[in-house]
Amino acid sequence: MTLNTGAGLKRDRVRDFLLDFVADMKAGEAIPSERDLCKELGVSRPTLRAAIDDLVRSGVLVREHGRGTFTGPHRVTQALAATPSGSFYAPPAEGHWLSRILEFGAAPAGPQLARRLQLAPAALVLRVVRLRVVDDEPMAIERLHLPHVLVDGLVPDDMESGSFYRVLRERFGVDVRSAVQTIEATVTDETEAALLSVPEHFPALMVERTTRDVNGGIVEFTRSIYRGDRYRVTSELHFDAASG
Amino acid sequence: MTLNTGAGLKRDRVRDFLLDFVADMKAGEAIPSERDLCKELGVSRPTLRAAIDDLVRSGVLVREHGRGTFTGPHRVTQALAATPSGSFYAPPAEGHWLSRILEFGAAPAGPQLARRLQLAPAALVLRVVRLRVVDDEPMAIERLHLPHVLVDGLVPDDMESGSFYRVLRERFGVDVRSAVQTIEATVTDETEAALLSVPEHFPALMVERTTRDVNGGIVEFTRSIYRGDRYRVTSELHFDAASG
DNA sequence: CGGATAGAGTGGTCTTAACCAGTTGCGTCG
DNA sequence: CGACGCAACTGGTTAAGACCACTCTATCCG
Repeated sequence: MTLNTGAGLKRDRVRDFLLDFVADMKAGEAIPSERDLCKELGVSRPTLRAAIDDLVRSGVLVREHGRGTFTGPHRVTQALAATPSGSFYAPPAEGHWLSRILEFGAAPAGPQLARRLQLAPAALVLRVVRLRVVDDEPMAIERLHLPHVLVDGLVPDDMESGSFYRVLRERFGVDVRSAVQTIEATVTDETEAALLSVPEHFPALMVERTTRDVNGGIVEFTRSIYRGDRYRVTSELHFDAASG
Repeated sequence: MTLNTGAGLKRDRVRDFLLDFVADMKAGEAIPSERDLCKELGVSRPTLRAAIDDLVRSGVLVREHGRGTFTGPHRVTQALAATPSGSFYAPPAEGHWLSRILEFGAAPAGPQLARRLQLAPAALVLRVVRLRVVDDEPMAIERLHLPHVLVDGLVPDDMESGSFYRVLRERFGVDVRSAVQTIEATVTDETEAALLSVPEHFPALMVERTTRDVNGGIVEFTRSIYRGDRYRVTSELHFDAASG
């Protein structure tokens, strides 16, 4: 029971180890105490705690003062706050994420998409449908639409791994700045259910996101379906003194 | 230039100090180096960094490795639709809102609620269940739980109209500051369906919210069910230049 | 037998002290 | 005069340990 000796931050290696460790545990089960884990893994407690902090923030683990640390309900949590590092698609709950590209191609926008992207209806739009998979389990279907002029030369490989936003910035000079996102409840239709390996009419979240670059131009319009049993959105609200 | 000697976690006092310090700075201005601030404030660097971490997470500060730490680009980092006027339940559509109180009474917290509210299990908790109605159409079921000591004297009328948060502030001196909210997809159960006038297994959003006052004390834990066809959550995300 | 209590174990916070890794600017050498 | 490179910053990571606060349990006393 030791850490991979691979590269990367020790704290990340600890976190990955814990993810593996937790993978085949039931929800709500206790993990070893922090002090035990330190000895076992040969790391200091601050390092271990930093790793656990990540997993608590992402909902994988739940701490209870004086009792122990437990596996969370089996859910992936997406923080709405823009993460300082990594793309904000990237759910903080780690595990091995990848994308299966189901569709990739350009076509005229048509009336609805044209309005969403603020383009002419005849303008070309790149449409990408991808299945997001964690540890071989389908989690979400994303349907992305981008003005084709912005991303001429983009290939499916660019979306398979890594941060799509970084590709946008480094290869296409598109600097994503802000997004407006709406979330609503829905249930899966037949094709969605099949792709996500759940029954039809299964609870799901539909997330629509419109993303803008630094100049306020629309970069993408995305409509996604997330499995309701595996996904959860967390946000932190702050009120100023005057708010009711 | 010292910390308030008040109670509370040192890291929180440092964070509050920094908030004051940053308040009248221009965007993008540098704050003193971490080591200088440690000396100045008489705290260790991990503690200082923990405080800065909070402010970076909320967008107030931006770190740049090797250069320094700077005030964030956008002064207001409103996480989610916490509307400037009115409570952040903020009805999506206009119309005439009111609440039908279904349940109103105090009882011991019990183990789960005690943990959520950080109370003793025997402590009294005010439980309020209300149906939110717009134009005679049921929209949501809210189940609120508040520490009874905070709101002794609250009557159902207080929750029928107007902003509950204003009542809390003006009548009970409870100053709501922040909330953490999670949203997930679900479907209505039998009783929920009946109350909301929708079929059973109808798409719905379950929203759990933990609200804290200015001192970090927990004010309420609320679990609500929103009709999926009538409700939608909108949030606005902002990215700094370095985000992937 | 029941309740109070002490102890052991848990996570929570904070300190001191290194060293690593980028960035910048100034001094020196070509 | 210009370019290189070192030194002195900056933040980033990790360590080891102390002490606090909370929870649970087992023991002791009424």
